[in-house]
Amino acid sequence: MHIYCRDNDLILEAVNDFDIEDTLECGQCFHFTKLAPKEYELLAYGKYLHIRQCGDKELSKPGSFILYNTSMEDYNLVWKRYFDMDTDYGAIKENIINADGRLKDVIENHRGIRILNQDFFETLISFIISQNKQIPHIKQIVHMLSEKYGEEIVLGSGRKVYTFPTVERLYQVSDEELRECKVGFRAPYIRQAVDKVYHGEIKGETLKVLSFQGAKQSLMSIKGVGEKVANCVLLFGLRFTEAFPVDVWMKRIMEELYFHQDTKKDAIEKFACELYGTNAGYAQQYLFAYGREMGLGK
DNA sequence: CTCCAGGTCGTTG
DNA sequence: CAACGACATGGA
Repeated sequence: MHIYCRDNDLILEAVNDFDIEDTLECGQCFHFTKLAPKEYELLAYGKYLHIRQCGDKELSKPGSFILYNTSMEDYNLVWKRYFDMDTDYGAIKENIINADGRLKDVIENHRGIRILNQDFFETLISFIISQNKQIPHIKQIVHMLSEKYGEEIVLGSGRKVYTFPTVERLYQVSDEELRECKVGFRAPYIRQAVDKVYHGEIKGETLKVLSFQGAKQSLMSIKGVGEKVANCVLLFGLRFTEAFPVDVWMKRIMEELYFHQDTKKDAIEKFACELYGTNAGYAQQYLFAYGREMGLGK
């Protein structure tokens, strides 16, 4: 990979295994907007980023990217880790294909998927919201919460964007106010999660050094956090790559690919964890892309 | 108008 | 412990 500044922008060239669209649109994060094909704006860790992927239509070629108005410092401080630039996806893919050769084509077609390193608190709240909602709705609610309770960032154009609220700010927000953001019956769930994080009963740094099961158990002590949401937070917010969240999509996909009959979610999760091991989370992302490609959305 | 969405909870067999 | 309806909200 090659990296340099041009005017106020940062240029990344010859980046392997990274496609901004595949990565953002695979359901792991919600605080972004598509501006054009392969061009997005997103907010994370209190920062705004406008990123465009250039040229290289051929998926087999490494991509190049413009990070508009971004300093090398911000890249090293935030985006490098956010986009998981230090992980060798080649080795992971090889390992998954070894577990099941049928995934080779899917992985080839979506070789640009990466698992982001997202903020723990934002991930927790976002996936509590996600239950029984469609992705566009989830995004809408995350944006609404940010506009109301996040930090304002004024862009060069004068337009204002908003970061995801801090736990300190959300702690001040009432049940009623949350419902104004259309979270519905999830309001008390969110409030309990905020409460536990605010008081230090649940802490990302602490969960990260626990065992997978220990961290999951801790997360599931929050009312409104079940098996699936916990797995999403473990995978996307705490980087337990052995987590394999099973939702309605994954259920359909795994039944189609492996079971050929109605199968319980926990049986699917167990099967996937045994098959893919510590790369189960990565496999889940490729499988999700596969499901979308196959139109398995019922 | 009905049905269902990246689920989870509380209540019944 | 497996099954089932409720839960807010909005779009198909």
